[in-house]
Amino acid sequence: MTISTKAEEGAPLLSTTPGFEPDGDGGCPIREVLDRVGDTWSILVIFNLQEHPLRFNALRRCIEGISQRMLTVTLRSLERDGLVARRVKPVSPPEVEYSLTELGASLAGPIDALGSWGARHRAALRAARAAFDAG
Amino acid sequence: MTISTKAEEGAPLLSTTPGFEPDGDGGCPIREVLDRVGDTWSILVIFNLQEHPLRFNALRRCIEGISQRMLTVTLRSLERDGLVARRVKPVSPPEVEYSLTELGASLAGPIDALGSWGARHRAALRAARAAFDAG
DNA sequence: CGGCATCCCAGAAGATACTG
DNA sequence: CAGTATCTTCTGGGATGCCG
Repeated sequence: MTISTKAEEGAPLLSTTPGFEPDGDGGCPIREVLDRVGDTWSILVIFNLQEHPLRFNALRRCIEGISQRMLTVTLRSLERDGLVARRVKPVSPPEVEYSLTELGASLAGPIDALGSWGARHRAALRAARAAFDAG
Repeated sequence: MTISTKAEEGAPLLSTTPGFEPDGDGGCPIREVLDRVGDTWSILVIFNLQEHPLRFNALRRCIEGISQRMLTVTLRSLERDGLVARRVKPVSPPEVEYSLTELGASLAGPIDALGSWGARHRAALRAARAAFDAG
């Protein structure tokens, strides 16, 4: 696939849920969310942008294990959905700053809920897993 | 990979985040959550179990597009992490009922937050995408 | 009915090299 | 610095068949 910025004719680019409901809107809203941020990296990117905007490589350093390519792809996808804004400062060498849009910031709430749930139940999760693997 | 129920020696089974931080616990809790339910189907399964327990095929019918295999794999993973409980009624033909554990039910809150965010901003998401693709 | 095992493939993601 | 292009690798997941 040629990565086109303009994603001709509804190219998925990043899509988790199989292509059901072409664009009908009866489906459960969870699907809608997961289709947009349900991939491997999107949530982590949004999470790391909520404090303050970050430049490309700074963001990259925050998200351990993400490749340059995947960060680019993920950012494009988030930009496309209006969750992240991209701002280029016309200097040399170029500076590109990524920030959450208002829409993106509003998603940070639910994401934090997930995060704090994880923090609260981290021990329980590990215990459950250990018990299951032992038993 | 041979799918072993007992997952010898920490086999990922379903893992999104690459294998950093073997089991240190300094990482951000988001990673912890995503490692467990960050895959394609887990969230949808939990979401569909929150009303009431469901049997295998009933659950399958709720989640459009999921294959039998993936439902099995996903349920095992959730069971392993103590989010879903599996109850077999010893009748013939066998009845297997899946329900959320207390831990799983506690995760339904954050998931719902995501869902209602999706419901609220569905239009905005589509508008943003359309604008980006047009522009 | 509720699985597990096998085969197989598309698409996700890594590595590397090159540009404005 | 912030990408893009290309090539390759890896693995999620579909299809199918068999079993208790």
